[in-house]
Amino acid sequence: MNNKQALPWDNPRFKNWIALVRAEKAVVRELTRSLATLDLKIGQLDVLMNLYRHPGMSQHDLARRLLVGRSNITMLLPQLESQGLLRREGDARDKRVMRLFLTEDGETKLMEALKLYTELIDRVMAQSTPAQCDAMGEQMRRISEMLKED
Amino acid sequence: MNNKQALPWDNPRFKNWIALVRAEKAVVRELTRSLATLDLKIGQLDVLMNLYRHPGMSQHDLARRLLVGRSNITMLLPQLESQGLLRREGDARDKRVMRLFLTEDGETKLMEALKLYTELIDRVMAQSTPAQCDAMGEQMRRISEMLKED
DNA sequence: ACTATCTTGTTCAAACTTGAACAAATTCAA
DNA sequence: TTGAATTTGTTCAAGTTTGAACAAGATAGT
Repeated sequence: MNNKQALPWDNPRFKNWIALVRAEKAVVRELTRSLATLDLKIGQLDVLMNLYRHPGMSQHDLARRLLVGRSNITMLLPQLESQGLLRREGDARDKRVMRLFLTEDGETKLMEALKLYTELIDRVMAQSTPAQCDAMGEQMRRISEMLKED
Repeated sequence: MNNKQALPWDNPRFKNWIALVRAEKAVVRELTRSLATLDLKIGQLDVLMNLYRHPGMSQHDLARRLLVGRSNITMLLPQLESQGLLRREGDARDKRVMRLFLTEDGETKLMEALKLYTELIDRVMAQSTPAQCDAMGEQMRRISEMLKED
């Protein structure tokens, strides 16, 4: 019975990937709850994190990095701007592009959020040895590299 | 300069987790495109997959397994039902619960979708040795176990 | 049996995401 | 320089996701 040839669940690659998806979802859930204490959504945190590392990014570049549409960014920014977490400056050379920067408050909020985030990840990743963790990270970077589109 | 003590990005666990999130997002993106040829969304595929493995599941249990709200399931089912991919039967003992089953068409559609899914995952996981892949899967299962709530 | 408490699924409004269509600015070729 | 093509950000409508409030049904204690 159940004579389907080679069900995907018998495929280790598939099975392991499903495990990854479920774990990621669980962590996102947990993080969402945690960030709620700061009145911050994950999408907003993604923006803050990227602006911290790449000040002056354009909305277009930000959208590409976050793998979301440009309109998503357009809708996301006013929230953060009105909270005083970031500011937008028109580019002098190219009047189409808006350069994005964290404010002091934005940086402060980011640090608070990162504290919660790293606490969660440290807890979650304590389940693996540093070597396993690094190996996993390497696999993930190879995947991203492979699917990169331009 | 940049004298912030211990930025999260210097933390291997954090850095590797971020890599995972980005890779997962990229794969989801790719899968979404792929499934569009079958006129199927990922959320719908999740439902079909779970019903295949657990026929007769209630909506409540399905929601818990998928880590979404019950209302999400309520909104999701009519689409699949009107496409004839699943059927709902009221439970005889408990008139509140609806038991969910795949139809023949639902199973067919599922198999088509799984073919695309496994092709993608095989491609993506070919970047790692079987041992690495298994080790990653084990880490993920430990994480899910750890965050399981009840 | 009777009430209080839980559980299951639905409804509804708010928030979020997406892609197509658009306007303004830039680039490039002739 | 002119005009076509491209790029950037916005707008809008449609589709999704969420949680709170709700109704019907089940459960347990008395």
